[in-house]
Amino acid sequence: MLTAAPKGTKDIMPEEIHRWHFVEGKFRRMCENYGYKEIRTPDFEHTELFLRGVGGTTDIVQKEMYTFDDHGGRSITLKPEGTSPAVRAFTEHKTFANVQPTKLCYETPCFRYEKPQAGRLRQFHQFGIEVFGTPDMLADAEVICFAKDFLDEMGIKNVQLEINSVGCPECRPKYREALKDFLRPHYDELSETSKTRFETNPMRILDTKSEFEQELVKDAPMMVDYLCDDCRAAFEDLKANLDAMGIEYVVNPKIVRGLDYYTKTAFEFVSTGIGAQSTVCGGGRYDHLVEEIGGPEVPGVGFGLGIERLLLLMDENGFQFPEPEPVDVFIAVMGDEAKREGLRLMHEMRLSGLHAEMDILSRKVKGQFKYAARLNSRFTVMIGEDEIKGGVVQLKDMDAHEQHEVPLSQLKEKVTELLGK
RNA sequence: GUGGGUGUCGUCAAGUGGUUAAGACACAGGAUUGUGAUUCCUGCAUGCGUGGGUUCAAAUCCCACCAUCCACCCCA
Repeated sequence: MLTAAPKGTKDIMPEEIHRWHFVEGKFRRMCENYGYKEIRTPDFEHTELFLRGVGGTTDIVQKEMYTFDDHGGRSITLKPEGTSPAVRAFTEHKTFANVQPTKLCYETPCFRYEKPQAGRLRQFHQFGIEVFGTPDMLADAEVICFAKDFLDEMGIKNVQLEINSVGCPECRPKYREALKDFLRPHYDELSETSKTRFETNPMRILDTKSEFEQELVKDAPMMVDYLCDDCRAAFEDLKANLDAMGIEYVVNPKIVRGLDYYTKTAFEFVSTGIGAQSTVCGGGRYDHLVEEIGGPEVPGVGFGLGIERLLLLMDENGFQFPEPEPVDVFIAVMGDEAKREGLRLMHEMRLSGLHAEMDILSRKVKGQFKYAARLNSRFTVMIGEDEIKGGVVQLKDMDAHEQHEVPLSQLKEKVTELLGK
């Protein structure tokens, strides 16, 4: 137990960290190009934020949050998602008073108490972006476009963009009633969870996995048919924007999203390649979330993208990550005097920007060369009594298997030159 | 929360109640005190997820727990 990370958590070990650095670097660069500024919010918030933001009827709030009282008696929750904290910070710092829109991006851990399986962890990580301050579907299109470009850039082929409109406080209640009217005659045939949802959140019944209910729901009224004029126009607008950018999508009227704050636009990038956890990126518009948590009327739209699922998909697509940087020069030593000379040299070379290594396990010469090869070192230099006396060393090119004779005093310069640094 | 699979060295893996738990890879050392391969030799689990139990005898059977994987649910 002491030697196992908690259930549903993972160490990211040195062997795989370059994969993370790679996607993080790409994401950051893309944020710069698209004008998104990074925001870092705490990893925990007042529980109330998520109750209000995510919504009290959602699974996330009802059974998945890591919630505890701190020593000051405050109810604290480890963030289960990235949008609510971003909205809180946006409001707290009165960012709405600045020139709009406000375009934010972040990378954050998220915590949800769930049973782990493929592509699902208790601590996982998300990239996210948010655009505040405009109701225009241009923003929605930009956000979706960002996600698509990023997934493209990561070499992911087998994903599909699905979009829907979930309406607004104007039209959604009417639709809910229509849906309940439709379901009511079949109420007794519904599963237990669906019965509960009938009252709390009937739209969630639409994405049921039960075959019987799927069949039943086939003829149910769809939100898209009940949209108010404003929402309908917005949805058409969005589709026109996506068409104009040549972004392919399918309208999936059953996308509901498990977070209550969404209005109008809802979208997901789904994949067939990573088991049952098929959504790699999900997002949408939230026109009343800022108000909901006590800010002014400011609309927003954004997405969250699961980094672990992204990595899974990249593997699935055979993505070739760039190799980690090799060691520039390895210093093999023999004898106590040479050891110290090696130590001094290694330090000097490191200070001038080279990646230098030496053996610190007292290996024999053969072992040192083997280790140098293992480290993928470009060059290896051998230093013993003779070299120190003569002031000349053999610098071995490990790939070409050739040796260069170099004055010891010129070693750093010679290595730098040969590496073209 | 529900259901199913799996748990033997760092990794892969044999073993299905009976002497000191195969083998491979990896790792370390050596084969005339200075160079990455190959070859050869040597070393490397008093212990088989943990704890109980059955038995003369258990990695092998039973029970519980834990971990892990997969699916449901839900989502990233």
